[in-house]
Amino acid sequence: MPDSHLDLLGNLQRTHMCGTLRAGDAGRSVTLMGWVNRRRDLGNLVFIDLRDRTGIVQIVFDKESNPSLHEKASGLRSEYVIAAVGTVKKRDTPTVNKNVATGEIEIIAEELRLLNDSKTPPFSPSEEAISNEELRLKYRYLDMRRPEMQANIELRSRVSLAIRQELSKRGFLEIETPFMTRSTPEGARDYLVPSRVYPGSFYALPQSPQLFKQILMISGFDKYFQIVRCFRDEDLRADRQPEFTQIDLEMSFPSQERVFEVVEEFLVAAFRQAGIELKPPFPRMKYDDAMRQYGSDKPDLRLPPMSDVRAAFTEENLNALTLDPLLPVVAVRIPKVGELSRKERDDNKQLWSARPGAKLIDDLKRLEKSFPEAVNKLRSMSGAENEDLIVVVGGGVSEDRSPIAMRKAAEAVYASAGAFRLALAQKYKDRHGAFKKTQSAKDYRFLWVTDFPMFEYDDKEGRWNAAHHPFTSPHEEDFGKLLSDPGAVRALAYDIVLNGTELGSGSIRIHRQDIQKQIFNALGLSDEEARSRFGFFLEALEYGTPPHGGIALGLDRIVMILAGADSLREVIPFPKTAKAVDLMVDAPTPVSAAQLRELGIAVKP
RNA sequence: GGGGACGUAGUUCAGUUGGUUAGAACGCUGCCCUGUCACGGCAGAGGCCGCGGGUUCGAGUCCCGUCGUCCCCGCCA
Repeated sequence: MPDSHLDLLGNLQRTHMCGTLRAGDAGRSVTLMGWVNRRRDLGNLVFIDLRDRTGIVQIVFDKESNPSLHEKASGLRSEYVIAAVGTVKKRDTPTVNKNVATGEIEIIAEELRLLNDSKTPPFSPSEEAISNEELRLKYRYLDMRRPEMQANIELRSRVSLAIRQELSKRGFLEIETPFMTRSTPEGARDYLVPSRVYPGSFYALPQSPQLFKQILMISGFDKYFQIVRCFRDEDLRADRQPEFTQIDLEMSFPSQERVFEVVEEFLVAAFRQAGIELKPPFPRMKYDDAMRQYGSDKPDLRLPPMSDVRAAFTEENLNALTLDPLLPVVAVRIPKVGELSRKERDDNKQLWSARPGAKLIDDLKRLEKSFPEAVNKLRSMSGAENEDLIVVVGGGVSEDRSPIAMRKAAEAVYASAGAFRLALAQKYKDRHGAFKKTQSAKDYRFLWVTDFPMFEYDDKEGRWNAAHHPFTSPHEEDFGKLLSDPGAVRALAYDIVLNGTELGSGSIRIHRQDIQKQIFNALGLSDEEARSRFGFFLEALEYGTPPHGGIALGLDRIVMILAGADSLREVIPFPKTAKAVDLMVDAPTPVSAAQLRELGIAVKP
């Protein structure tokens, strides 16, 4: 027998949503359904705040006018699910609540059905803040009843719809690609799925649909997109989950600029969902300039760039500072920091972490004592204001002055200075104010970073690796350097960056089999190895592959930024913890020996 | 793989130099209350101090280990 204290829904139909009722609805008869957010029991008068996805509305139960209904309402508790039939009444002026959207009205109850009760929840969805994430994730269904989470998930839905509409309008087809596919040994670690039919063989979950979307271009689908889950078995961060969603797209016959245009168009549509009107085109910056000016391939444009101030120093100055005159001397400028005590200046040095070769010199205030002339020149070169903190970074003298070593050392100077710039910027964010969250479009500093290097040298392995991925096309004029000078080959690869966060990454791909072969050779892959890893793809390239290119953007990160959240977990309904555990369903779990045996996987003794 | 922070009531937290019976607020239960909206008042229940070991006459507090959550580095073509 079912519980007798619960009422049946019967043929009762919901007529309105709680949060949508206004003074204009006064006199209307409504049927509402939702959760008891709060009960305020004044004895002979009971107020119930009823909550659904749209908000909260107050329902009044008066003992005098309906004793049995009032009695029933007194028995309601937090998170009970009810249906209430009643009449919307405009509140008397003194009882209006300006803090609630529906505060000008209330519902005079005529019927109440208790559809379900609830255990006392471990935390209340009506609470303002809940800090224990472990609990939130375990009881995710309660957490997601909170208005903040409801808003985030709704925003996510609207953003992805807007992007779909925009891309669809531009002639893109959304085409699905497999989740059970082939392991590719390059890149991130794969999540593997064992094959029962072929013991010892595994499918891999895709890190991205890269090769499939290229195959779709070969198939003539011309403009493809997919809002698609990707999987990477690497350690997590606040902005990294093992499964995440990408806005993945690919086009045939595009220029790099055409790809940028498409992305800018759908980002405008996406940001409009959060009330932000972006103004493309976004600025573009070459990778080399990004590294020199920001010491990063994802520059945060909200603060001024670094400047090379080597010319401010004489040869003697550099000797006195034991700096290599062939290496850059970089001034890092953080605006509006103001006067600092000696202790604060020392503390700042704690934030410095040098890559080999880079050397923190000091801040300007201190340099001034020993090198007054250099500092004078430097000030005018870097455009410094009085309140700005300026710190100077250079390259130490080392024995190995080969071109490769010098290039590495220069990179180290820029990269260390760039990291220091961000650390200082974070520390003094309350002073310069550039990192404040706001709703204005001008605070979203987008940037296209272009002309990435094609290859990166791996010291440990002693060989060249693809900086982006091995299907990225080099600049046509750099084709000749593929084998002679791989380090100088520029790729038609690009990133889109927002306020120092990488939102997406793409490239114009290789469509010619001969070039693809050369790239594999440059990467030290023999024809045989290339065949065994990517044979199906190399074969496909031989059947009339059009020039093509595309990009993939992280949807989770975009929504996180639009929601003003600090973690992807705030915008993913069912996220995983830092150790890749789902606390709600308790995954992963061991499986039975029988299951393992069936899959041909050895059982641990 | 490495570094850091945290773990005490359902929840958020306090807990002094190691010393009687481990506290507060919110929540919960009961009673009172007709205009509340974080309702209010009175009363009450509620604790493996994450877990294991050690030091000590005595451990929430000190030490070692372990587990969990979060942040960062490595890693993420």
